[in-house]
Amino acid sequence: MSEKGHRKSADGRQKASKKRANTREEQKARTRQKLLGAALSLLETRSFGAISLRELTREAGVAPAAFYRHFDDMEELGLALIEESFEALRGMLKEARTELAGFDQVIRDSVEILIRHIHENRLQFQFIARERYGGVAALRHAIRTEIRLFSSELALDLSRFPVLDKWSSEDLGTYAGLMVTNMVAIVEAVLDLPPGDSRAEAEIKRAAERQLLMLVLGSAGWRSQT
Amino acid sequence: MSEKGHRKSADGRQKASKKRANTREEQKARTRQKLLGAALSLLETRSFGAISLRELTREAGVAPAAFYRHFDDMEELGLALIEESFEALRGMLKEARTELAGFDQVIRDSVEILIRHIHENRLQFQFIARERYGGVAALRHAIRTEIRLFSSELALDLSRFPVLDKWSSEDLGTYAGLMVTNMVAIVEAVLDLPPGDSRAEAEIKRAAERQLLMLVLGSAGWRSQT
DNA sequence: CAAGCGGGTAAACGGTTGTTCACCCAGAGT
DNA sequence: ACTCTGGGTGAACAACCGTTTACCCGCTTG
Repeated sequence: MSEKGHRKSADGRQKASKKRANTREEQKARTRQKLLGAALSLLETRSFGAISLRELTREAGVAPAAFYRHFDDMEELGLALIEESFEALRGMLKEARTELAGFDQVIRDSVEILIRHIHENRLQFQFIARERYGGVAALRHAIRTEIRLFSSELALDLSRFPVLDKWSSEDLGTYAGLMVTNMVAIVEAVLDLPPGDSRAEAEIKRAAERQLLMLVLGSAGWRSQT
Repeated sequence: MSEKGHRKSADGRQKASKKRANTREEQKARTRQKLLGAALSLLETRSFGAISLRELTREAGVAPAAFYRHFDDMEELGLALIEESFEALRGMLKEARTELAGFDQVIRDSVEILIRHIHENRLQFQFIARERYGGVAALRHAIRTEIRLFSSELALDLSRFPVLDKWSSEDLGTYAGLMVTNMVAIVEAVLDLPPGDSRAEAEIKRAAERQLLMLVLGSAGWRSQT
């Protein structure tokens, strides 16, 4: 309907009924996204290894055979999902990169940002948490290397703080590992909550801040005692 | 085991071919254990939600229908497995309950004991780690409450240490939570290793000791600043 | 404007799944 | 010695699985 073809004059946008912009690759990208989205929403209740291909395509509203136009394999889709999810996570790290304020302010802000991002990307976080030690080996490994990357980025950030800037890089790595471990634990605690319960969430937030503060205070007492 | 009932003459043991002691309930317990064992070994590669009942009975060497003589449901078997696994874990906590030595000695011993127990009960630990945030809700919840229990037991133990004995119980709880979180992280790191790699394991051990030490030093700087 | 390529479909395949059924037979109870 | 009981079996069920096939049709390209 409406215009189409090679126009020359201004514009050219033809936003038909529901699915606009029917160039070939756009259409393909759209159903690919439908598949990934369907996977994410199924992962809310099952783990990845327990999802069947047919169930997935049913949820996505496509024929089972269509799947093979996009992925060879469920595993391949899983890897794509990991990539996509960590993309969102990187956005968070960028925002959290902070100017050097006081310790407790930094902690408060970090926890705030973390929790907000969890809510905005709940399904992705849940997927990663669930598959981190889940049954599909390839996904486990992919996630592990992503987290390692994350951790070393954090170590770099930490090195700009006073006190910490004099630590050995091994100590910094150990410390960053601690922080990440406990951040992950916070994520998991938030995900466990029924999504509406802001009462319990405030409690987790408080506990998280206290825990991170304990960690920071620990750093003050640490003098590289090899 | 061995003797039973009101004996009269010496002995009476008839240990036929492979499966001895054929009282009714012993036999039942034995195949029940076969089912649980089969589940554990399948869980090495899949997550619980991805295991099929038939696959399980095949592994156990029983007919599919036999399953229903023991459990209504796969979920029920999963819960039994959790109970059994945490039983083993409690044994560890008992052993780890320590006399008050120096901090670093306590840490070294604890890590030692933890790692040994992981090796002795690898499958159980793996199962719990995998299902802690896995897809089956009932198992997740059961594991969570067990870990909470574990954590509060630890808090009680901690309260006997100097310095810590003056902390508020909330602070102790927070601290115990930290310890448990990081212990769990250690478990997961060890489980990730290829089982033979003692080189990498020593490294993890070292990192674990350093991390726990950081935590302890943090406690020194903590003065309940509500 | 014709040709054709590619993302989509429905149908069919053999294999596996969970669950039920009638049946068997060794240990328990009298 | 008798029957009863209950853990175990194999066969059968419909439902679902992953994958392949032949086909359709609209965007893309010449």
